[in-house]
Amino acid sequence: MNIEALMGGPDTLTRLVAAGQTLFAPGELCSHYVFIRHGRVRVELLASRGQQLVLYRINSGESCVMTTACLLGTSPYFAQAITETQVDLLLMPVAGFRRRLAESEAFREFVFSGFSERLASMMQRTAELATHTVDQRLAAVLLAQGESAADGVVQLTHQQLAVEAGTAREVVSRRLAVFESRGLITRERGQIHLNDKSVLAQQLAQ
Amino acid sequence: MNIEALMGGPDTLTRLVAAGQTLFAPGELCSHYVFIRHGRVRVELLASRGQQLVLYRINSGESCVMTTACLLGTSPYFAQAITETQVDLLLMPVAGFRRRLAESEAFREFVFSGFSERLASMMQRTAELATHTVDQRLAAVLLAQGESAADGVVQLTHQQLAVEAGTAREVVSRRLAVFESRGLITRERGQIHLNDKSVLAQQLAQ
DNA sequence: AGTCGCCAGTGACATAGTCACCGAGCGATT
DNA sequence: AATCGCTCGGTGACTATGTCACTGGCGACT
Repeated sequence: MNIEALMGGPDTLTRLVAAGQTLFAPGELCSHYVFIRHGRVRVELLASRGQQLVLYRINSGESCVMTTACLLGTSPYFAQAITETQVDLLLMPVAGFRRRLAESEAFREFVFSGFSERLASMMQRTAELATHTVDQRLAAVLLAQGESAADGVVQLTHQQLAVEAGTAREVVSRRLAVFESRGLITRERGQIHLNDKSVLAQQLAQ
Repeated sequence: MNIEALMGGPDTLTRLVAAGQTLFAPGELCSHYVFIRHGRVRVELLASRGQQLVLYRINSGESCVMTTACLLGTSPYFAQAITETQVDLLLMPVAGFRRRLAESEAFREFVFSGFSERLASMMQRTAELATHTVDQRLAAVLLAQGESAADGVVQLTHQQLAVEAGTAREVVSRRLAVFESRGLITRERGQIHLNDKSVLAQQLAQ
């Protein structure tokens, strides 16, 4: 099933956006359905004092659920989206979006399943933040990042880790110091070596 | 538009459930689409040590989005649903649910808009928990409950307030004591009188 | 009256977040 | 290489919040 084929048409626009750009910001009204053909986008909350919290990410072949929800509910965005890589995206006007929903079974299926997954992941994220300790969340972030990086080296600053784990930079610094004193990791400027992934994984369980 | 008419059919079942019953619990697999004809249901997380956190409520004429998400994604429930009143509900097997999705524009619209609203409210709930202080959340709960009760009397125990505000009972007790010392409320066993709603509302802003 | 369960209050402590500040590392420029 | 400006990370002090253990009050029921 080629989802991209369903997206195309005379009414859709394509855009190429560089990394580090803001796709939408809180308060903006949403006018188009957004589909990411290639690249990665981070959607995060912006709190009053400038704190950030990563809600979720959009990867190649996915659409932005917050956009869909805002489109259907005609409410403004309340988070911001930042491109993490160069992003090749597709914009579809509301009218075209609604028409495709009505006409195409496959398109409906695509939008529905996106909703389901995101809703479930949002609830789980809420649950994690509410019930897991900082150590647990931090360990989870390190392990997740360590997966993608081949040699178990996480290339993130403490600030970036804090945003991922939903805490403050100082707290990350302090907890990482404890992790290192236990031999789980080795700290370096801008990167962290995972020495003992299994013990780090146990950190999650307890 | 009569949504209820769309729900009915030879394959659907109706149930009458008393207040205080568990509709579903974490880990259970979800076999039917659920529509609440009348009554109110609370959906809440259950953390490891027994802490609870209210995710959202389902009112008359709404369906349970977690059920829909679990149905479409075939993942088990990870929260529990409790009836807060007597509930008159309707159960629809997956097959019938999928058939209606394909056939009925109105049914699709209903399911979609439910998804949108819930997704938005879940994200806002996450945002609140992550960025608002306990005082702010507690004041918000008190004001919201004070709206429905005519005379500004909130008929909830500290434990119930804690679950609503996403904190612990002891914390609620202590913060309420402070609220009372400022003259905002008057405490009584099982109920709280709101003396000064405007100042309580300011609590939210700062 | 006795007992049971829920409700609320409290001290002590643990965990986490905030604020203010410092110094090290790094790149660009001169 | 010296300086500047910036990001990154470390730290002390303090506040806010959560947890644990225990207490007494109250009402329902027997």
